[in-house]
Amino acid sequence: MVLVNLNGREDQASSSSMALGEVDFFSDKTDHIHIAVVNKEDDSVTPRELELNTGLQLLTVNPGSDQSTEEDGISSDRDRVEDNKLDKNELAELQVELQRMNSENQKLRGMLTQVNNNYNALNMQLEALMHQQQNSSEEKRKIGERKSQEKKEKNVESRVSRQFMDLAPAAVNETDEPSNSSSEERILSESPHNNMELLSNKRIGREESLESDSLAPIKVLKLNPSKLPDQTPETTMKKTRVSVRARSEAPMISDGCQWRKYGQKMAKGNPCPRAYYRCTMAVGCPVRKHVQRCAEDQTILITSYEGQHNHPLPPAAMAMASTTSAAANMLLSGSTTNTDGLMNTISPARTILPYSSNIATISASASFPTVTLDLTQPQNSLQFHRTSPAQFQFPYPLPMTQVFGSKYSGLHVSQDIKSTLPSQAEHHQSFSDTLKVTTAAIAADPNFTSALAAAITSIIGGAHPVDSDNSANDNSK
DNA sequence: CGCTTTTGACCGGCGC
DNA sequence: GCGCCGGTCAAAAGCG
Repeated sequence: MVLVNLNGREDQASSSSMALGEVDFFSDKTDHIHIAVVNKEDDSVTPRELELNTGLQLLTVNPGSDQSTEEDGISSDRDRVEDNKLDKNELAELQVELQRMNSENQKLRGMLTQVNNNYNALNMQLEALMHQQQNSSEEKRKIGERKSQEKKEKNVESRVSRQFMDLAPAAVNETDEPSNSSSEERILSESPHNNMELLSNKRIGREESLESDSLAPIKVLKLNPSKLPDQTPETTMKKTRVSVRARSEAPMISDGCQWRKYGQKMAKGNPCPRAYYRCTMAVGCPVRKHVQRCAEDQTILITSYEGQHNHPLPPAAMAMASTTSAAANMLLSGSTTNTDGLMNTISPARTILPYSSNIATISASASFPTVTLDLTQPQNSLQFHRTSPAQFQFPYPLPMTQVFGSKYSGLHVSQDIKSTLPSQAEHHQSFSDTLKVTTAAIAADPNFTSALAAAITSIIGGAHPVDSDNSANDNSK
């Protein structure tokens, strides 16, 4: 049902669904009146709406309409009492039904929002792929040029980082310059790719199985039946990661999910071990993450996410899931878009969103495209930078971040603080702050503005069923 | 006792 | 083909 309305407006879906409900309970004459009332409802049941329904009910009970008053006067007292009882009963029933339909309306709206998000994301992927095909030859040439540029830049970076390391003994251990940049890039690129799926999973519970690993790719394939076999969405999705860099003394940042450590390894070029975790909030959840401290600055914690949750997420987890999801979406769109397209879409951001807040790095290596959300930087300009095929920088705006963070992460922070030690609360606070900025930055990506804006709107709106559930969870906690 | 963490072994991908 | 490396597995140990 929801999929049918995928391209429609929320209002249409809401009114149509409600209209269907009305048909079951009212006669022909009252139907359109009820629909009109329902259209006004939108978000909540107001006393005025109840009054309207009461009148309608009376009409239903007494089809004679205008004559009903006269008939009441003529009828016996017993009939009048019975009528009143009936009215009250039906009124109560209607109120209950109205509430039920209202909640259903909200659920449907949330589902629709989620579906729209997915649809927009897939649409962008499709467009990107088509565009990529058209300009593949040109892109190859540009990639070659970029690689040469990157080499030059890496040489410069190596010199700079060596100087930095000389100045910062604490960050030692890694003395090899070239490996510095390359290793960091590798580390940064270890993150989650499910974000998009995380968002979808959560809200679209009804797409259910769609959210399992194989589904997203399947959907894309359906949309792109003629796509290249060697660059299938499945491949892209599996390889895409999102990593978050944040300053934290704690061994692991709290992202709202439950994790079980299943391995630890020493990564080359980093004195600190890398810990591997899998999500244990639900049996069989494929989401994994690994945590490692930055070799250059061990106060920086690099957390990488991979996979998609197959279960509902708590609010705190939702924040991270939304962030990483948006980042992954952005990466996917960027990775499937040729350089020109990417640049074109980015340019508007610079003009429309002149503010900058943080740094996000897109590391689109051949096999592991990743988005790195750098939450360690002060209020710098946000840089998006593609290490392999393309490289670009542009500022990102704060507004979206602030809007998103104001309500959402506020909730997240307070919740975490309640449930954690004071010292840990500090970390959560900083993490939440950085999360705000990151989310805002991601939202600024023109490629995903519409999809993410819808997601953020649904989150901030608080009318979403998932949000309601989350609120309940907050209280329970 | 059950769950989590630790840790060495194993496997697959990738580069030389 | 071989070795390196990242990632995962699974038995053992630890912990409440």
